Amino acid sequence: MSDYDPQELEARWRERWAETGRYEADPADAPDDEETTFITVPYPYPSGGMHIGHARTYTVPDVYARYRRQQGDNVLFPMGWHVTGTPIIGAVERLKKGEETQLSVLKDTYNVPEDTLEELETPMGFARHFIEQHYKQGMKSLGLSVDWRREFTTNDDRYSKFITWQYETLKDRGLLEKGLHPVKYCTNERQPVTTHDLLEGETAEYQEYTLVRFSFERDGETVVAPMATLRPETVHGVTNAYIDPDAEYVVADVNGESWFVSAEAAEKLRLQAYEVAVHETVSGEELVGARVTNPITDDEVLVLPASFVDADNATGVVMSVPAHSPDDFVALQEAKADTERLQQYGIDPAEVTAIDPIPILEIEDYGEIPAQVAVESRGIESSDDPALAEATKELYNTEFHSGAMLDMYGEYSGEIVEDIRDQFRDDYRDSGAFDTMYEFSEEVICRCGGDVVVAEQDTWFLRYNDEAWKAKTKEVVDGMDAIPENTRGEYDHTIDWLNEWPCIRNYGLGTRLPWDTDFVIEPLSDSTIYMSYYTVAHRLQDVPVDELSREFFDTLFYGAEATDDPDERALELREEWDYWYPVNYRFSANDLISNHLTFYLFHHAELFDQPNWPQGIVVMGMGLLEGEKMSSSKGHVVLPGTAIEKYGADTVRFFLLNSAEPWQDYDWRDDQVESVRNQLDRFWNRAQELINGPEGDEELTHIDHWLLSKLQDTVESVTESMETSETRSASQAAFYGFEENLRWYRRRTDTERPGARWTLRKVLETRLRLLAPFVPFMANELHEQLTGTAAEDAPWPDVDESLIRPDVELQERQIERLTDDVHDIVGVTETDPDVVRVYVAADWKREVFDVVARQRLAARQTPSDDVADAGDDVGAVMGRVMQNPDLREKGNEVNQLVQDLVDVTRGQDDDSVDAMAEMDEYATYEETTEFLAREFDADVELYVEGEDAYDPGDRASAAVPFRPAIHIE
RNA sequence: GCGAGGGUGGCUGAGCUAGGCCAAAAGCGGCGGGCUUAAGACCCGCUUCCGUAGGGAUUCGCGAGUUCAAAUCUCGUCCCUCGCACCA
Repeated sequence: MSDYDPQELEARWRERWAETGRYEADPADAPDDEETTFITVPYPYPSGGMHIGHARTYTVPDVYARYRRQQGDNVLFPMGWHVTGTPIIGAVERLKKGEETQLSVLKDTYNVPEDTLEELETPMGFARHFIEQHYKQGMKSLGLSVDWRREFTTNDDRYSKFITWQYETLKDRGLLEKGLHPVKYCTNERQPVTTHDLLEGETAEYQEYTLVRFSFERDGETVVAPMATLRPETVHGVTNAYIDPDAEYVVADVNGESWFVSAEAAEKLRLQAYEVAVHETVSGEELVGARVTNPITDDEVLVLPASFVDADNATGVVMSVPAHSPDDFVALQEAKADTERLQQYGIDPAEVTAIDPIPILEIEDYGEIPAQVAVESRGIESSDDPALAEATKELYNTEFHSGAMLDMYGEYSGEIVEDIRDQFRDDYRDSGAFDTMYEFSEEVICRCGGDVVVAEQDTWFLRYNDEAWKAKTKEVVDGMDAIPENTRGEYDHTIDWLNEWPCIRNYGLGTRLPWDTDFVIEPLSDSTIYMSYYTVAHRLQDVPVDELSREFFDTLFYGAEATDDPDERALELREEWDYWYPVNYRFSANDLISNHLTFYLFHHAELFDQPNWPQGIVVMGMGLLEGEKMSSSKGHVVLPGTAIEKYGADTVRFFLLNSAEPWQDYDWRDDQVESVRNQLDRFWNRAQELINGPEGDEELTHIDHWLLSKLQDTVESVTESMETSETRSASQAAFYGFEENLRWYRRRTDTERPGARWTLRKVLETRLRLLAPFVPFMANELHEQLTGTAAEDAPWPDVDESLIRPDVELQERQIERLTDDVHDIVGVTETDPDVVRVYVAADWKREVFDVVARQRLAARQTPSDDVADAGDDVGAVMGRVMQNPDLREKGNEVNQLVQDLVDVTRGQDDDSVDAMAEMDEYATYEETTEFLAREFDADVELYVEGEDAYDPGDRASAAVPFRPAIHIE
């Protein structure tokens, strides 16, 4: 008998799998494509090493793959490498610059040897290192059943040909369009930057300001003073405007008109695709005291000086809506009070005093002037009051969700702001009264130290806002399996919400935009249909790159009719594509629903026919390490290699799959992993005993039938869980759940008995097959030792109906109950009994039970809305019982008993009640006395209540059917 | 703000979709006992409170409701986590 040595046995199996190409899947293995399973995971992005958090992402699908194989499917589980975009390039640059944290991540966290660092100084060298030394090695160590012949990187020439085909096709179908799009732009480096390039403001959001085109006369010319606002619908409530008198403004030619904006704003507008030529630089003071005309109402309003206006935000000119903005309300009050300042700017204070707030919408509990109520109810008296910001936030919020527009809004009157804001803005933008400008919600600074602003750049984007495309994608969602089911709504929501998506970048690895090679197709856009590429990747190597034309892929994916002169090789490949597709399940991370996974659905909906649409997606949660987020820069990671060395791959796998369901977050805790290892050790040792011990023979007793019956339960529930990728429930049931049964079994019987031997070996064999997807190394090894074949080559167990024994299970439940009861009594009384007396209920009590059971049966056959209630109807039972004169005599005693028995059967299913009706209690306990005697080291005496039972404790009368009375002394 | 998911006994975490067998699985931790030269290994039992008879009391964020019956259903409320775009 050998000890459990995972390192040795796992190495042996890895070698065997590699040598025999065990997981290389070909159509020839099983020509009927009804029995194929094709599963994918997002290909890893090797911009760093693999840690234990990644390990589960790839192990969950492996478990499913192994399960389907045992179910008889030909299973394809491929792997590739995503290198598109900038992260790898960025990592290489940081390495070349000798950046400290980067060096530490590489050397300390991922153990890159000093003399290897140089190899990492090219992007693909960097990627190659982590692919080979980390991901691939980690995956092989974990025992992932991947078909390695099909791997590729997204920077490969052939892959690029494939992406080229995809984007040319999309362009032809009108789903790719050129246009302007807001991007983050560093004013120092004069180029677009990504979130990773930022020093500050990583969480900044784009805010779309509406510019309300107020205007005034200047030197006989009409000049536009665009007021920036996030609440365009308040335009009827404008009473005045504010400008910073001390800031620098310009008069500029903007798209052929004259505009008055802050100097910063002119630059931003230029970046946002306005034609801007600055004519004149002026002080903000120039506009103070001027009257500007509201383009919607034609009202003229006064421009007041205000130091709170930020010239570096939007246009530097703002409109004032004192009725609905607490800020504006307070500002106006302060302006009115400071007559001296007004006079200094040549403004008649009386004119300002005359300004009254103009209400434009109505909300409950806020009176006529909501801003006034908001300010005064909080006792705010000055613009310095911190409560003002809170008042503003709350009022804006309330107005947005429940503010109803007043009469001056014509067709919009009575409508809620939330419902009409966008429409209102669009209408006036179309009519020329409004313009648009983008601004960040907070300050954004580049790593180079430069200011980052919103720029609009000419770009190509995918038209995810196309209604027909959205509709088709929703059909994909409707037809697929979303696991867990509650994610389905998220896909629909994302489809609704998704807008145009810029799909190119200025630099990075990947595929060039075919018709404009200055640009690269970005990572989320070159990873939408690559699952189809796996089906032919290995065989595509035989076709010269140059010959992978548009027509080639058209033939491959759309058939011989798609082109005039179909390529024979493409037609051959098409057969394999056809064989594997569609993807049965894609396993991915839950935060990818809002982009990658939904893109995946979009592109499949468009490019492939319905039979090739995704069949299912399983979404996964993320991993924590000792309760904290993993972080490679902090070195807070566990590498798979380290963990496998310490515990063995099976332990690592089992922990990852058993600690939480795939879609739940899980926490890698050393003590828990350690404990899993101990459990596997124990399992191994027990198995060894059985394998090396006598085979026994099939002379089965009651308890053997019980265990085999329980085994069928387990097979059924494990299978059910596997079907929906519930790896936790499945492994829990197959492993821990069944251990519970074994514990009881060992207590109940002599396991050296030949029948027990036979039973335990049978149970072991079945469990090894159930566990093979989870702990393939150990399960295969033990199964082979036991039967001569590996578990993965044995079929998945079926439920054997003939072994399901409800009667035996019920009897065993009663025995356990009786044992527990005796234990309870021993515990409470703190006695060590010499004798245990058990009294089975008298026959007449059993008759009453039969009436209860019959009543249940009768109720079941009577269609009724509340079958359960009718079956438990105490009155009906009493009626029947009282028809028996012998029972009627017992009066109250019977009444109480019926109550008790109805309680006993309530909540039991019909089969259980049937089994109870059939059960012979006395006989059951009679066979148990020996066990009880052993269990309590006492004499056990069994009596029937009455019938001259020896009853020194006067307890026999307490007996109830299925609840025998007990006396110990 | 918008969208999604949660709050269960010392911790992790089932159960809650089909209310009753739920004082509430399992693992960890803790306690006691056994095995052993010994052990972080293994085996058995206990681990809300009360109780010298298998029982009772109070629990599943908080408050209210529906019901014979609620961790499970309804409403309200507080709190937490995640995603929100050009970033893989």
